[in-house]
Amino acid sequence: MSNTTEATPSGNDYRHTLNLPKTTFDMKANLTQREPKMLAHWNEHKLYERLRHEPHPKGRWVLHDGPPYANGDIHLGHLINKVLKDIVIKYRTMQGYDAPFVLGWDCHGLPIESAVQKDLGPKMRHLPISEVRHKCRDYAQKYVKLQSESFQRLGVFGDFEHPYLTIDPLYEAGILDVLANLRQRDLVYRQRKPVHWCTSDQTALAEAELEYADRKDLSVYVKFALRFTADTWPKAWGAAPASAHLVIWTTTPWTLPANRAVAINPQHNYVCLRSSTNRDVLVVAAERAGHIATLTEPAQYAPSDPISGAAWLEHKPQYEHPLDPGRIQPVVAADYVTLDDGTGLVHTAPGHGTEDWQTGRRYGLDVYCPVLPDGRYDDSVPMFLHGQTIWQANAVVAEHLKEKGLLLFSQEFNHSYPHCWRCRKPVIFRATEQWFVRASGQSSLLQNARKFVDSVEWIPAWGKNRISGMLDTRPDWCISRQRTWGVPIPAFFDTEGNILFSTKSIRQVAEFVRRHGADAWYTHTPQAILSAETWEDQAITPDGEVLPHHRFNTQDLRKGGDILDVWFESGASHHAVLEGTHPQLGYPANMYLEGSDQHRGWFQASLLEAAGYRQEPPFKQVLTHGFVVDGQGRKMSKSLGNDIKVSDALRDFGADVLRLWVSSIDYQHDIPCSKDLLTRLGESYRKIRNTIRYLLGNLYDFDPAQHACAPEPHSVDTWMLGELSDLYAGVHDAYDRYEFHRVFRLLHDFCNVNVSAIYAKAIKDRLYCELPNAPRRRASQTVCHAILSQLVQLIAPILAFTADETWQAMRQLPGQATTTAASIHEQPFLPAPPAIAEELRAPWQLFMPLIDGALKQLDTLKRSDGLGNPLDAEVVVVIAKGHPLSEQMKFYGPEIEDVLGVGYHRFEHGDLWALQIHDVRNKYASCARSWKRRPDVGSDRQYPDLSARDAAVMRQLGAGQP
RNA sequence: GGGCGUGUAGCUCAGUUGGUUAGAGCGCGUCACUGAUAAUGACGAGGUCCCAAGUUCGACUCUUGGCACGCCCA
Repeated sequence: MSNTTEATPSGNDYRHTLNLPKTTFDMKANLTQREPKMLAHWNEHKLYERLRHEPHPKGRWVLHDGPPYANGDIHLGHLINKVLKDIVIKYRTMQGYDAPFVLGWDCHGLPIESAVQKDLGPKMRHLPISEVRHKCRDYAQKYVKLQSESFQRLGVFGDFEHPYLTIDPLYEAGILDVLANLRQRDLVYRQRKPVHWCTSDQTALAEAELEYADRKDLSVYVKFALRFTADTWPKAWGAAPASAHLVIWTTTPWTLPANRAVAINPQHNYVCLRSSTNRDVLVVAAERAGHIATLTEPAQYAPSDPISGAAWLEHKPQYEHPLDPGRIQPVVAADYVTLDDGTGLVHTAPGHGTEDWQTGRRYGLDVYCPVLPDGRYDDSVPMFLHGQTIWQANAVVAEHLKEKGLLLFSQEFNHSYPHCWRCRKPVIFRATEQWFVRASGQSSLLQNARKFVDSVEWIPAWGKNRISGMLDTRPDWCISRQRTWGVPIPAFFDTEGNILFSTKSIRQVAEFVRRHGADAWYTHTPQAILSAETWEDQAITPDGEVLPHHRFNTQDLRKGGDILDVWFESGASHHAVLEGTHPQLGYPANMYLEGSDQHRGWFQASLLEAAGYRQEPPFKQVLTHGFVVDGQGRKMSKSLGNDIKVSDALRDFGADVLRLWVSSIDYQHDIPCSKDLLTRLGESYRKIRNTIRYLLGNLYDFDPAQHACAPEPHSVDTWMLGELSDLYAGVHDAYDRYEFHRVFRLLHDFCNVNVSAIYAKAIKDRLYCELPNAPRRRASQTVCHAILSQLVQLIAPILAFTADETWQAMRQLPGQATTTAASIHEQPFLPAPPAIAEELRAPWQLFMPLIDGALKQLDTLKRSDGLGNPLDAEVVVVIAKGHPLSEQMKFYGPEIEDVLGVGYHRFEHGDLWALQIHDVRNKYASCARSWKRRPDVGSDRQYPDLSARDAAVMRQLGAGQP
């Protein structure tokens, strides 16, 4: 008895005779700790630099980074954008391209200036501009550093040592180069335009500096005397009356002195209202007639037949200015005139409103703005308003109109009104001189831009539609700002108001800025900047005329105070960076990749600026992504309280899980994010990680050079290679189309289904129980190695850290440390795995559905018979009579047995293919080593508790055979 | 209000030129294994394909009109 025990060790004692997996690759990812170590490893080996110096058989491929604004921590939007870019960069790199990535930051502009202003408080007024600019620079640089660190933490590869900054003198000069080129082609001009203006701080304000608050204003219905003859009086309105008035409605009576037109909508109908009690006739929109009647006395007015605005305009109606008797002004068309409120006739003051100004431009109206910076009228207004502030004027104007009988109705009116965010006082619209780029209508620049749009590949394709629509309707581009923190518009003014702003002078300033930086504009005299006593050049007169030859005395010149729109700055990067600060990148870029809001922003600015002087667009492909929304599809915002902080997400999940999240979602639309979603992505990550771990664990004694062997053609290994070949093709195709969510899905499902649920399960027996050197085992290891080698590369652009961790672990395997590469990211993609012949794939296409059915039978047995372990069952393979595969079934039988994970298989013949599962706990004994129940258990005298295979293995192990 | 998009299981996504009973993975539930073990496997339950009309023998798919959400603009 004791002999028997020794000779036939029972139970777990055979455990030590098995080839169980071994690996140091932890199941637990611990990304928060592990990733920073990997970053240190990359830095130590100067990975980014190494990548630049390695051979690039496919040439250069440049993704040009759009500059985020250097303000605040990064948010999920930044994260998505940079990770998507990084996936592209890493993929292109592994494909064999030189794909350098130079990060950029937008460092000028209002938000920074405002933040500094807030910080400095009232004392800012007393600081010289250069001092304020210095603080702005510090502020920007602080956030460049902060954001740069965050991007690095995400695993982004790039030249973090040499980013491009819009405050780099070289960049600033590049901006002015572009401006000079546009000026050369006569695409820049100066004109008056209304801007938001704070009369208290006496400064222009940008949209971002406004706060909306309720305000009570006097709203007035004013009568403008219509000038007409019998010929110009529309017939639809009946006989021409003695007198008639247009009725307009406004909540800013103080703008009435600046009235230059009345706008109507050609689409709407207009009527005249005849009074029953006097001869007064009022003209209003038909739909507003009822409303107007209620303001006066209900029964007093009766409407005429309507006439369309378009038809009325054919009569060229005119009226007399209500505050400037004798001044005759036109009625004009404007499609923004609605019938929601008012009278359907809109008081138009081009000096005091954007739409009014646009209408004014169309009709050549005077941009008249009689309001001084402090909010008082100048002396061009009627005497009774001289020196009044506009806020006082509301009541005064109304009173005046009432006296003249031109005030139909007035009342207090509550509405939302913009206020200055700093002093909380209400703001006004006030026309000031502005610089523009001709980018609308028939301008050569716009026509060229339209051609560019056609020659660029827009991903997704509707981006083309979107930007085309925007170009079609865009106005000229106002590029000037009355602010401090930016690149100056290098215009000089002489004492007569003549302007020096020529290609030559701009280029001169560009050179000056290239040497000294834009800050020096504020600390040097025009004489020093132009480096000349006199300057002969083109001049723009105060009336906008051009004098071809004018002699400026530089001592008498004054520098203009305007700076450039920051969009103009970033829009110049194709020149300022690609051929300026980083000429190794070259023009044009292969790709721009930004959020879809940049159709209005950076894409358009870049396109327009390039279109002004080039024949080739700045990019070949434009890829856009959507915006982060929460689990319910609502936008993320702090105020809604549904925002997720990048730092929190990094701490809780690690960069690779966040990168996996970015890859998993179809970024063309909204990009949902929630803790819940990230948790689930963390689980997907673990699945991929564990699949890798299983593969690694089973390769601990496998040296490809010594042990690799081709799998049997009928084996599940061959099936697996077929799947791997499909995966390779599918994943590469998805990467090429930038469809990363398809990459994710393919890889994820491959790990989950093909490897984990099917292949890994099927090969356990041969890996664990066969002799270490058994061909059947080595073949599966060969396939495991092939899977792992491909998987680690295919996943590398996404799971940047984990792929490298895997690769480092692979190098610890026998015979694997053959490369000097520091990282998986340096390894070009392996060639595609060989395709598997169709005749070897076809049988598995027959078996797999049968296997599915057999698994259901196993489950049924489990429930009805209490069958626990599939190894306690056998499969009966029913071979269809006369089927060509019948001959080969002796090869497929053991494979089907293992794919099902059952203990034994045998064959029967029948009419149709089938797999039948039987509980064999009472039929065969269980092998104490492999746990398979088989008829041959006990057939070996030396090992009566083992199956024949295991007994043979034991004997050879005992004989010292590997 | 306008432009560009989107809407299919709890989630992320497939769904060919319109054609059987709309799919996958995850998650969830139940069970099994305990030699991938804080792992793994199996089975199962989940759908008014945003809504309403229309075209058609037949609509997730085409048309029109709504609704909701996102970006941009007014």
